[in-house]
Amino acid sequence: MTPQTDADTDTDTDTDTDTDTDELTERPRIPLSRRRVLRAAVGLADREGLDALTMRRLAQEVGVEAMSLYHHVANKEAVFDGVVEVILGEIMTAVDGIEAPSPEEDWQAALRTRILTARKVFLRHRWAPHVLESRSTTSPAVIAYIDHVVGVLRAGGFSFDLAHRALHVLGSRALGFAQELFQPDGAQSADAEAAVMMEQMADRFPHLVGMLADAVHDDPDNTLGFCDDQFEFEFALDLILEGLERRRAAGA
Amino acid sequence: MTPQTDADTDTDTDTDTDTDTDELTERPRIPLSRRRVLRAAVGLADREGLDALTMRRLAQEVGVEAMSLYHHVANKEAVFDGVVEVILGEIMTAVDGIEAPSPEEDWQAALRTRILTARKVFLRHRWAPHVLESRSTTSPAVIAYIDHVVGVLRAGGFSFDLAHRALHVLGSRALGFAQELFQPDGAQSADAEAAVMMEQMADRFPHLVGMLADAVHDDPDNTLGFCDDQFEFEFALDLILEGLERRRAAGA
DNA sequence: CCGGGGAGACTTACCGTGTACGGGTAGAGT
DNA sequence: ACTCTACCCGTACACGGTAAGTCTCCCCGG
Repeated sequence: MTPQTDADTDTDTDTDTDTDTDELTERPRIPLSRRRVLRAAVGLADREGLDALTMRRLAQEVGVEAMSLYHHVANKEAVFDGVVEVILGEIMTAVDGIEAPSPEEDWQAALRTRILTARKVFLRHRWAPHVLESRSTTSPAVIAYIDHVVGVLRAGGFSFDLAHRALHVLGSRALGFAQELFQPDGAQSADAEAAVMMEQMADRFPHLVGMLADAVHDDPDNTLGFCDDQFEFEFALDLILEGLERRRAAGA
Repeated sequence: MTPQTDADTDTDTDTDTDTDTDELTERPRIPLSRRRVLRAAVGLADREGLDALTMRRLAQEVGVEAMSLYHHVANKEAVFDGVVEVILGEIMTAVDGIEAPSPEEDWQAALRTRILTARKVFLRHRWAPHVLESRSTTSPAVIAYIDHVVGVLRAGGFSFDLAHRALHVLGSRALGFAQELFQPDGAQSADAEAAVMMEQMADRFPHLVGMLADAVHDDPDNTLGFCDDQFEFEFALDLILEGLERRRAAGA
């Protein structure tokens, strides 16, 4: 597939520091750059979810017909790729904006801070992890970020080999998110219903029900949405960082 | 709703591979059950990728018109749900089929064996992780498997709280896979090209290029497909298990 | 033995999606 | 002013999921 309709002129050359994208009044002819399209895509996904991100809808968002978008992006895949770029850009600026301990003296704290900062960006764009994982993701933006992480590890005394391994252990957490299996439970909140269901499931899933009951005991409010919150994320992250540090100290 | 064909109990072991390309001869009305549909879906995805799994294509696969499928599955989402069921079923039977150390005496070995067994199933169905993560995934099959894992942890002496936490740390690894960022590189294999590219990227991504060079040094063949192989998976898994054990021993 | 019921398959059709194609239009350069 | 060209629009198509209605057997009660 992919008929590769690459007829579009390559005049774009991204990394343009868009000076001013003013949204003027009904004045005709605002050039509608690639950047504006991608930014609109992010906004649309934020506001109405990833499914709403369709070419026609996106065009309407920037006040244009669908086909006009194709002068700025090759196809929808390219939109997703561009969106990833935008998100990664957000992460990069966020990470640059903080001051963290220098990796040389405390790589764990340095990496931890960076990852948690990146995570904040994803919390603003809940759909982004899905998009990111759907990409083959050898996009330059991702590469750059990963390079950054490897840099921190190296500064902390990691061999290349162990750094590589560390990336795998961190998985998507290296980027600041972890795709959780139970994420979007949401609805279940009626206490009575939950109790009934628990009773029904008790024989089929005894361990889970026990665990759930225990969790409820600790945190009466958050019945099923008790997953993937900040605490869990940090617990996992710390466990991993600690394990890596042990390997590092043992290794070279 | 809930067309549940819970009567699972089907040992897979199909070796079906019926190449029913085009049987024009009149057939004696094979009933076309939901199970047949789902199995065909899995086979189709295995053979031609997840994108090929469309209702019309699937119908053609079982020798039927698209709309006829709707007598056995509610809609396409239900197909995906059912496919997840099938895969999880495969995992369950695979896990039941092995004998592992009892969790009471060595929970790490027990869990490790189970997870690696589950992983083998996913290696047969590369698309399955994507589907699994795309689901809201409160499907009974997944629940049952997770319950199983929690059971192992509990038998190993985990508190409910720590078991819950362990699930988060394991993430999708608990199910036997980890969505890796670089997964489907594939194409890049021309050595010369790779070298050129590395040179180009050397200034932009110094750490990554260094790491890559190091990895190539160790394993001259596998230039970029050096990710997410068995070794990496086990390294990460062991690191996590070790960290969990430490927490457990410290806790209760 | 027959005729009706009904489950399961087929046909048709609708709408929404991504996108190929060709024609229009504004603004700049000569 | 007139072309040139970058940009944009409208139309159209193929393909996706699926709602509704129709057909075709097989089974079963009379």
